[in-house]
Amino acid sequence: MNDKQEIILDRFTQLCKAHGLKITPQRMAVYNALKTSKEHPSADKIHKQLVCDFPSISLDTVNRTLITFARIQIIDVVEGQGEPRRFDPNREDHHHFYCLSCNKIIDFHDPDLGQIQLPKEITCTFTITGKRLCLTGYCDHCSHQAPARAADITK
Amino acid sequence: MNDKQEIILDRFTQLCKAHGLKITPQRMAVYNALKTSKEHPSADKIHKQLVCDFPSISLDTVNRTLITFARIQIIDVVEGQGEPRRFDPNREDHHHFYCLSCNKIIDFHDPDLGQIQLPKEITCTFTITGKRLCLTGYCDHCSHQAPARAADITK
DNA sequence: TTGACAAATAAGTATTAATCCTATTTAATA
DNA sequence: TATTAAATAGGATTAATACTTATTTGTCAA
Repeated sequence: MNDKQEIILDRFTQLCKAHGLKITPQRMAVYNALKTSKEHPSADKIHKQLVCDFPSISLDTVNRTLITFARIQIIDVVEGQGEPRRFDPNREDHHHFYCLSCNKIIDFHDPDLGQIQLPKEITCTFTITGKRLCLTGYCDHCSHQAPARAADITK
Repeated sequence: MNDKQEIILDRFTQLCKAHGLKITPQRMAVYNALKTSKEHPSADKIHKQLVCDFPSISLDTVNRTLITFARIQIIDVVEGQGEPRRFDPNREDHHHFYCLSCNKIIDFHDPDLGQIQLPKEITCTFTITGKRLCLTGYCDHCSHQAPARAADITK
């Protein structure tokens, strides 16, 4: 384990204690798997990945754990289009591009977008906890394959 | 039926023909139910609503029809957090606020947000078909009820 | 107007995601 | 090391979505 990972796990331990959560091997494994992921995996995907090293871990535990992590706000749930729920390890301010063909989600950053002023009738009426620009379309790979095809949301 | 509805249905007919879709009573009913909805209903909700006047209509047909409409881009699928897929009758440029407690989705408009400049590395690489600001938080009603509670994504 | 044909539907079935239930195990604390 | 509440595994359940097939129905051309 390198220094960076150690710091991440230290922080994880702190956060769990702060929220009265026990540090279990399952939770460590789920947290580590998501945090080192470069994607936006579903509970099932994380489970499939973990089962090799941790044969007894159940899907329910993985799913429950991810939801718990989202509740204490150390990870996020990704906005989707009705497909299985997916999770985001990255809690920094960022935005999402969704490929409607291959379902990939690509993060992007933009300093200008952080400065967006919201309408007063929104900020005064509601409590805002998250703000994200969501783009849909076709990634470079898929727009070459099917330039004129409309979104097939079932794929 | 008033003039406005007639115009809407005329346009619906045109769009179906343009995409080689047959005009069926079921499609008319689904389209009308969604377009007159002030919410962002799921397939199940639309089906429950229609079944009173149209007892034989099946949930599968409602769901399939809504997905077809989204494919030809006369309605939209709403970005959600892993709950059942929901649909949006409103294809005008607008943005969404999600209440994490009561699950309500509230539309809002903002002329400034339409002017958002996207980073070049995004617009050059991908084909963008949709752009939306997604806010999460607690609506006026729910933030009064539970001001300090973190998101419970299972509710 | 009618007949032919492709498309759409209903209803039942299958699949998948998500959650619940309960006996057992385990981390935390004294 | 013993106690206790929390967490887990694994099976069962529920709910959403998609598939399959026989039947019905719009559409279009004759």
